[in-house]
Amino acid sequence: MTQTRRERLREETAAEIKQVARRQMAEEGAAALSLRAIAREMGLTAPALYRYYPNRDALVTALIVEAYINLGDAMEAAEAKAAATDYDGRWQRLAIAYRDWALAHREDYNLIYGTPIPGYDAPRDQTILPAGRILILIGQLLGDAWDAGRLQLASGYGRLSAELEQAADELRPYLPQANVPTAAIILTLVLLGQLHGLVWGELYEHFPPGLAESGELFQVEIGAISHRLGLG
Amino acid sequence: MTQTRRERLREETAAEIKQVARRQMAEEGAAALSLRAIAREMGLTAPALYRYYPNRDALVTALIVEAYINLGDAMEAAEAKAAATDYDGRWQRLAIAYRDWALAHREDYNLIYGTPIPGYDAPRDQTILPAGRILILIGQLLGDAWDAGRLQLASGYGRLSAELEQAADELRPYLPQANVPTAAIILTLVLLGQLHGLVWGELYEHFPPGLAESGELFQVEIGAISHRLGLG
DNA sequence: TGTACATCAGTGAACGCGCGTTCACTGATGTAC
DNA sequence: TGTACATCAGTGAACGCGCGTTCACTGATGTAC
Repeated sequence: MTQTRRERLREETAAEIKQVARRQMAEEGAAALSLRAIAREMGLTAPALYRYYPNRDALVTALIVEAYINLGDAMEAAEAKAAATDYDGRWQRLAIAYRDWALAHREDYNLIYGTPIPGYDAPRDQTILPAGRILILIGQLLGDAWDAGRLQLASGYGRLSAELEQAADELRPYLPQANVPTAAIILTLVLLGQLHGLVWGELYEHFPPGLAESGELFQVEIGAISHRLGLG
Repeated sequence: MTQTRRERLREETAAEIKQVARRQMAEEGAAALSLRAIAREMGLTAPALYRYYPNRDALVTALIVEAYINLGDAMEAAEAKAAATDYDGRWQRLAIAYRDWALAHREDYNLIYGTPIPGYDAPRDQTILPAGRILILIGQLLGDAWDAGRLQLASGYGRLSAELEQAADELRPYLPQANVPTAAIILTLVLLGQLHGLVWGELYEHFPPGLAESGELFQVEIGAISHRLGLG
């Protein structure tokens, strides 16, 4: 269990590589991530990095996984500050933590939720769990609210085709709660899409400058969502 | 007005460059766009392209502007198939045209609504008009519905801070209608964000595979939106 | 209608750049007896 | 406690690649008289 000195140094270097990569992404964008540039900044030669990551894609994957974990941690920590039965409070905290994290870690956000890096294929087996956790946080909240009779589903959600019902049903084994209605599974995805849409508009300036920065637009909309779901 | 033969050929070549660029974007991603590769595919040498575009960024800008115009055209044409007073029909057609266009032109969609290409700065003076047209299409519809007394704004939208009211008010001169309530301006942005969020989830596989492809999820949600806005 | 000249699309060579990855190696750190 | 050996982080040179952009040029197309 006790690490040798070598093991410790090794882990520190691997972490430093990720940290420098993150810094460079912030400057040049995720797509411009370059092993040589990272090595240069660290005072190493490029081949030295191959001791830590077998190739560039492996480093990108490590960064993606870590970003999802950090986002999930931030959301979970924020949600925990609300009482378990305060569904409106949990939703708002989750949503705000999502936005705050995106603004504070723009390039990490790009990396996980932006356009995929050209020539890089995310290995789903490594990313699906940390990525799914974000959905599960939202889904869990909706499930809890449903159990407590505090979730109103929009009318259209009651008339899903058999095909869509079945496709959504297949996700059930991956959910912490099995008793949630299918419509709530669909709603989970829609809510993630709405959170992303709001952050996207602000982050990439598809909303006119000066409108979204204060956070009030986001706040108003997640309040409206909470209200129409009956969480409040 | 009559074009000389030379002028005609010139325009055709300029258009062919854009077309080949689009094809290559579809294969390699927008960030990988390369003048040399385009020239190669056209059977030209790379410097020849400089007769048509002063540099790579100018070509990218031309592609972006054209993409916005095409999306706007597609949405406008779809909307026109509904009666002017059928606000629900206009909204649904706008939304569906948006999704259809995104699916049919994935890399164009990436280009305008995805993560910005590293090292490329969109010249706002050239992109703002065609980009704004998408917002104006949605805004116009909301304005028309409002005038007809067929738009319900969510409760939270009635209590905007003076700062947000003012920021939204400043957009008014750019809108075709001046009489729309400020909350409807905010709502326009939110709706664009929701459309993007839904398409994003499907296109970049942030929704589990098999769920969104049929379009039913999208359809259900835009129906729900229409319903709660009172357009139906 | 024919000739002299201007325009301009496209060429080919070159510049300087950065990239990911491999390979045989050095030299310091750690381990076994 | 000291010596022999194994491990392994990091080096430096090299590979082959593609990129955007410049420059002086050729040769075909168009224009003026």
